[in-house]
Order: sequence, then structure tokens, then C-alpha cells
Amino acid sequence: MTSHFIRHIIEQDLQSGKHAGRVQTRFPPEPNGFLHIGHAKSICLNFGTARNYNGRCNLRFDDTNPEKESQEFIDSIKADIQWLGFSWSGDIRYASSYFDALHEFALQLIRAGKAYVCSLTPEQAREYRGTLTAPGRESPYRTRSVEENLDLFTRMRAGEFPDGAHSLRAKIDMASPNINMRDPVIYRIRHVEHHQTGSTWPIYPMYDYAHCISDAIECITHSLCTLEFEDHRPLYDWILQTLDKASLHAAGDRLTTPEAYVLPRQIEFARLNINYTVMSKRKLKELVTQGCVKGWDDPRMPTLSGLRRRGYTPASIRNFCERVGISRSESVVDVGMLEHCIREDLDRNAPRAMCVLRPLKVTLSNYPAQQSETLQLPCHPKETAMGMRELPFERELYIDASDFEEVPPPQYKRLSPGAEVRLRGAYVIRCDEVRKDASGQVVELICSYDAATLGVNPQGRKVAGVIHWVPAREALDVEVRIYDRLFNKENPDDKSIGDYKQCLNPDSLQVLSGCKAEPSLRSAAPEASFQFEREGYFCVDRHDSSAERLVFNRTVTLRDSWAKISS
RNA sequence: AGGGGUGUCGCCAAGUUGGUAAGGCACAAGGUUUUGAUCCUUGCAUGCGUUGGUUCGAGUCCAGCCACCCCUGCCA
Repeated sequence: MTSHFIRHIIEQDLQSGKHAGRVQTRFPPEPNGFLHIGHAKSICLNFGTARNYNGRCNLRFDDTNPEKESQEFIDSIKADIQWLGFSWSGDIRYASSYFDALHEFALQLIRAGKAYVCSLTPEQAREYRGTLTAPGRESPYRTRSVEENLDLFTRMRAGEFPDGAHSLRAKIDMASPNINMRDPVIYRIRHVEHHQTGSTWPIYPMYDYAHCISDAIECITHSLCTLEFEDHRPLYDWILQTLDKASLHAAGDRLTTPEAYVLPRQIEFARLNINYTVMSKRKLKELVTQGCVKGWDDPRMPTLSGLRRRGYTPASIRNFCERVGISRSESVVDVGMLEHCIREDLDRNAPRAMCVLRPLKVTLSNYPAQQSETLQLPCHPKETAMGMRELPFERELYIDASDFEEVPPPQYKRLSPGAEVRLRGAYVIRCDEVRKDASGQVVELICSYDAATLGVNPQGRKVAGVIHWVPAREALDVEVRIYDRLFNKENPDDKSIGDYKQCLNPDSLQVLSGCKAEPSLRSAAPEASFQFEREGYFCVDRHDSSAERLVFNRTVTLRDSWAKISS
């Protein structure tokens, strides 16, 4: 566990007894899109912190803006969190289930003269708000009496007014240098169906108002959010401090006695950025709706469902979040870090197999056509507990076209005319003849095998190269999808690019059909990961693969030092 | 221009009350290897945005600059 400032704060609080040893966090997504790896950072932080300090972490849907939200997103978010390996404490929470309490607290603010119904149009309100450098002006409705405010708010709630006709505003300070404090709107009129509350409410609370109270209701001790909410913290504190503490306690979970009840503290941390991708929900949604990718779970997407389909494991993502750390400096993490994490996981846990992506036929001239033998290969070079698999060996095989060069470059260790190479787990072969078609394309190699080299190295000569292969007759025809980064610029958001879609990588998906996989893969289950030796890690596509037609997604390549040497 | 933040190795990121720069990724060089994979070893900031100051001593304290990020939704 790496140390970070939030842990320091929590440990201080634990030591001072601020919350009587209690740690209560929450993960509060708005159900308006799919979760991405940036959310994973927050999930790991919130759930991980609770786990670490023997505390609790709630899942709360921040559903105060029904227009953009849906049950579909709620379902996907729940599934993604569980897939990542976390479980929330108790029942799922919804800000919408606090609508009654929120409404009650609004009445309290009005009675205390701390909130008023404003009838400025949105355009007027913007004008009254002032600018970054100039103070705002007070709304002419700011001085309405408590009675009038109560009456108007009651009628807002009753649905008497059309959208936008009035709003409820907190009465704070129109001259504040912090624009969030210039009498922020806390309730707006919206005659729309809510996915949880139906048509019960024609008014909906704003985030700033609902979030802090929801935290207080759930007795959250540390409310962790991203940096852009920093300026909202004074408002978060103002609302909670302006409300009657005893009624806040009474309206909530009452996890403490009224005396021991402590208001939650908002703490901000930097959001996750990764190069060669975008992380904003708006842009991810756009990629989906404009057909730049095939869906929220397209394996090129940084969504959790996309990473899952790509073959990333929950453990690898958790590990990545741990390594990236938590700080307040905005940073851009190299994708290489993510790739390292999945390679580390899969190297240890994925069984090995052979699959030839670009088949080139090899005929062993000295291996009788009727002959065949069954070789035993370990499923993992180190984890012997993973057992063995069987692989037929016969006269006709396939190797990868890239493992043969007619004129080998310097230091080349693969097959070339007259050269020897080891077939992984089998014999050493020598290339005797190259057969080409009319266009000069190499279509077949005639080789001879050394029968004395199964499991032993040949005497008196060194065979450095090892290549993968599959038996031609028993090989499975499979489809392999090769993914590359979605964007070809480190920072697609860079202003100099204009629109981020300008730098979409046209080669981010390459579909290879007619790949030849070893027969042991026949029964591979959806989502199962394998290392295709010398190629990379691949998983069975959880949607498109079937027993009749296996489809593999390349999760990530193996590290390739030869690629560096040869280029 | 007002407010709020951030600046430690190419990328992340630790740095207790000031005491003489963790770790990971990447990269480089060796070694092992029937995956040019893995694994192992070694290397990789006299420097902590910058300029001054305080101090025996500063990434850590003070002051001034500079750069970048966020804030003018009845979005979250």
C-alpha cells in the first residue's frame, strides 16, 4: 500500500477520534453513462479505503438530473463494480430516495431566511451572476418574505409552474469571489419522468445541494471527489452548517449518537488521465453514437466493459489503480503502465497455447504422410500445476509467415533457406526449399525434421530460434481481432488537434480470419485468456465467439525486444 | 483580470517535527531460457518550476516571479 494524503487525513482522524474510529465512504456515480477506468480509480479509492480501515462504502446513484439518466446505466454500473471485485455496504442508495428529506431541508432553509424563490429567467440569472472578475448583483426576488417563498416553493412542488419559471436559490453572497457562492440554485423545475420516482416530482434538487446532504444522511466521514469540485467545497460546508445539525442526524442513518455526529468532509483528488485515449463521458458517448466504435464495450474503449471484453482482468485494473496512486497533481499516466499490469497478471495466470495468425504451410518431406504422434506440452512454463495439453504432430504444419525470411536480416533467429529452427515443444526443422506462386509470393516451405531433437538439443550445433506452429489437419480455424490504440496522438484533447476525432487511429482494429489455432483451444470458454506463445495475450470474445467459430481478442502483445532491434 | 489549485528522473509517485532524494513504469547493459516472453543482476535526479532569503544545514520554512489546470449550467 502506497501512502497518500487521503490516507494521512484518515489516519489523523482515526488518531484524534474524530469519528470514533468510523470510516464511511461512498461511490456516487450519476447513471448517465458507462463506467470507465477513471471511475475505477475512484472505486478502488473509496471501496479500498473502506476495506483498508474496516469501514463501509456505499454505492449511491447521484440521480438528480433524470433527463440524462436511465436504468440501463444503473444496471451496467452495478455490474461493472461487482466485476471489478467490490461490493457495497448494505442496500444501494439513490439520491432520489432522499427527495422527501431534501425537500424538507429546503423548507428549513426558507424558514431560516437562507433560501428564496427566484423568478429570474436563466438568461437574466446569468447576467446577474457577474463574471469571474466582477461581482454579481442581487436578484430583485432576493428579499421576498418567508411566507411568499414558502408559498411559491409549495406551488413549485405542486407542479403549478412551467420549467424554468422559478428556482430555489440559497441566499449566500452575490459578491463572493467564488462564483459557486453567488446564490446558487438548489432546486429547479423539470416536468420529466424520473427513472426511480416516476412523476412524483416536478422539481429536482441540484448536485451541490443534494450531494452534501446525501453524504450527511449516510453518515459519510470522508467524501472523496475529483479536483473540479474544489470550488464547491465552501458551498458543501455552507449548506450542511446552515442546516440544523440535529435534524440532519435525525433524517439519516443515525450511525452515531446525536452528540457524536460529525459532518462529512469533502476531500478532492486528481482524476485519472491516460495518454492515447479520452476519458470524458461526453466524448465516450459520442464515439459510441457516431459509430467510431461498436459500442460502450468495444474492446478499444477505456470503459470497464470495454477493458473487460479486451481481456483485462479485474485484478490488473485494481493493481493499476494502486500503482498510479492518489495525489492532487493532474497527471497523464502512460498506457504502458496499464499494459504492464495486464501482462504481469496474465503471464502468471494465463495458460499457453499456440495460434498462427498468418499461416504459412510447412511440409516435412522426411515425415511420412500417414504418421502422426501426440506431443505433451506444459500449459505454463513455470506453473506446473496448470498441467499439460496434447498437440498432434504430423507431416503438414503451419507456421507464421513472419517467422520466415528469404533473406534474413542480421541477428535473425527464425527460419530462412538452409537454416534451422526449433518448433516449440517439438522438433528442430531445416528449410530445404521455398515454393512460390506465380506472383512470387511464398506459399509453402519444404522442410526436413531432425528426429533426434524431441526434448533434446542437437549435438554439436546450436539452434537459437524457436517458433510456434500448429498441425495443419487438426488446427482450428479462428478469427482473431487485433486491437491497437484508438487514437494516434498522445493527447487527443490537445487544442491544436481541433476535434479529438481527428486523431482516431484508422488501424485500431484489424480482423484476421483464417487464423490457425491448436486443437486444445476448441473448448475455450468465453472470456478465457491465453498466451498465444510469441504473439501476446488473447481472450475469447464474450459476445461474438461460439463453439463453431471461435473469436479471440488480442488483449496486449508480449514485450518485443526483437521489434526494437529489427527496426 | 477575481477566486481556487498544482509544479520532485521520459511517465506516475513517496518524501515524519528542516539533516543531506523511496518505489513502480519506461529505458539501457549483462545473465538464464525449447516463448527475441518470463525471471535474475546492474545502471538510470549533487537534483526537487524559478529567483532570492532564513539556517551549521531546505524538496521540506519565508518572499517574489514563471508555467499549467479548474470556476461565469436552472449538468454532475
